[in-house]
Amino acid sequence: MDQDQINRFRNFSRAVAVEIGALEDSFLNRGRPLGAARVLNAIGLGYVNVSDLRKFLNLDTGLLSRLLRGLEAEGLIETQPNPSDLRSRTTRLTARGEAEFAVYETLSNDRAERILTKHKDARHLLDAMDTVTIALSREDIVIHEVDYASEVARKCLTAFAAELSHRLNSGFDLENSGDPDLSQMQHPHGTFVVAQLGDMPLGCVGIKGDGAAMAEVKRMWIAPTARGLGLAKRLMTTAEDAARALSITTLRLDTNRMLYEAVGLYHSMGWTEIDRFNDDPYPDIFFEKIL
Amino acid sequence: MDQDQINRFRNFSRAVAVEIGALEDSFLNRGRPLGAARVLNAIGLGYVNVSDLRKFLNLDTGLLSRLLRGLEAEGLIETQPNPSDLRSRTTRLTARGEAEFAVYETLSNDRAERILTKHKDARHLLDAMDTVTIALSREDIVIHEVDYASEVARKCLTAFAAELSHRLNSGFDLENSGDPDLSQMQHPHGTFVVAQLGDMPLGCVGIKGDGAAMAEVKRMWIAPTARGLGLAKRLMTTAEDAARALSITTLRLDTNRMLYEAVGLYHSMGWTEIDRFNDDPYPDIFFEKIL
DNA sequence: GCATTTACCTGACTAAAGTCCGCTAAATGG
DNA sequence: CCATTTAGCGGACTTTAGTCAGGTAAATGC
Repeated sequence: MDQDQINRFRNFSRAVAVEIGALEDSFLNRGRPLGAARVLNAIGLGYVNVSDLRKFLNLDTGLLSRLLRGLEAEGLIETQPNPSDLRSRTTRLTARGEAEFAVYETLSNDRAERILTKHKDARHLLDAMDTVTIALSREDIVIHEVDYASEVARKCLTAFAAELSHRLNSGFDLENSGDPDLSQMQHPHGTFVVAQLGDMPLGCVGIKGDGAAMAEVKRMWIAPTARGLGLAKRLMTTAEDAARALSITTLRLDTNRMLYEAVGLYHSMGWTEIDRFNDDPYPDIFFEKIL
Repeated sequence: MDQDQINRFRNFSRAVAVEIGALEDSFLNRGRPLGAARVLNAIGLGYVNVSDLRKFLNLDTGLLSRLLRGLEAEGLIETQPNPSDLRSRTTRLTARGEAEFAVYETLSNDRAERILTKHKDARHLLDAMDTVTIALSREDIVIHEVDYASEVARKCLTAFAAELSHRLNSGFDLENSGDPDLSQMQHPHGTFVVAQLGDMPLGCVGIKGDGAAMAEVKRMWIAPTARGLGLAKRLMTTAEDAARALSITTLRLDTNRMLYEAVGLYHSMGWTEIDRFNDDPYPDIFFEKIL
């Protein structure tokens, strides 16, 4: 592989390591060792069970136990047995603990803000950060069927509409584009599949059916920050599998040649180009696939 | 500031911290504590003076001294007094040290490659990484006059030509666009200013003069990964100052409306739009500024 | 119902990292 | 030329992080 590319990666790592080191130094200025600060922050972030903390922070039982005792002695946390399993314990921040956690949060937030506000337009930088985050966390990406009306589905659809509008140089409006009846993208007639990393929406695709053997693929979208990872293929595969499970035997879809990545994908996944089958204004190319 | 943006930044930091932690674990598998490994790597990277090492690694004199003795005992480095100042010392990797350094390099490179090769097209990811690197290292960006024929100048001009070609949807060719005589972009008649981070070219601008009071601004360019940082303004200011020092009293330039960021900048920096003053095919808007 | 597992704690220990102080020898600056 | 500064070394020390073994009490599984 190109050494120049590797060097760019490593310069990146170095720059971020410096930034992370600076944040940790600011944490140390609170007078508490990093280990204890990390535990406090993890509790503040919602890892309240001792076992969750251990897993999240990757700590030895003995070490974590001692760190917890230390935070207790400082009056920052309280622990109590878990009522549903008296062997395990849960932790809770005290008022003082909340306050101290808030200080660490402020340090982290200020650090982030310091960088972001130096940019005239932080969106470009944040997109770059998302791209990196997604690439480094690709193993944590989940692809699954969700309700069409769920929070993550709505986020996907909003982002999809915004991008179409931009790419097609027109005020594209999802609502005007034969917006499918919600019930047709839900079991038992259809489905809606999303890819997400945590609560970040990375992509989606819907299958719109009416009980017939033929159904339609709608709302295929991949976040620009998540491209190149093969997510579109995984989404489509999941959607096709779901369609088979719903006794659908033929899928078809319409799209626009401007979305050239999508067009390429359909060709590579065994779809065949067919004649126009609707009179929507936006699509200009049509595909079909026998499952 | 928008908490959602800050969260994106912090998710990014977390993802990278995990990756850095994994790399450090792989370093530890070499059986040497991280402190010693870091010193060895710093020496391999070219920090040969003990004082440079101390500054780069931010270490106490005693601690560094002991780490150096440890590496010496392992036969990985040799140290000798600096001939020009016998108080200070320089280090050198032995053959064994070079070999061990190479192993760490391989670990780092493999780690980078593992991520990059998972991308169908790593360029998008690398651009994102560059964007982040530049944003985090903005204080290290230097803006200065260089020789038009220098390595960094050539890199800038190549990137500039590639981008123009892409933005103007045409096979733009620098050589065909009234390429200025090199001597006219050098002292005493003109100059060439670049912005760079290490050896990464971030932007450039040239002043092309012939000894007259009027000179021309050419080759204004900012790397897409370096936008939003106000570099264009700093470049132009540096170039204008240099022009004044060369007894130039009027600057003019041509550009293309497609390069809307540049057009906006000229308007904001006191340039006034003037009539076409040449018949080059690419420019379609012309400016002038009295210094 | 009793052996086994699980969750957590405690104490003893080690290794790594970092701090502080005093020292030497060379360079520097009136 | 002599007091002062600078660069680095080494010893004594503390803190932090991490490991390991043994123990207790609750839950689990046949």
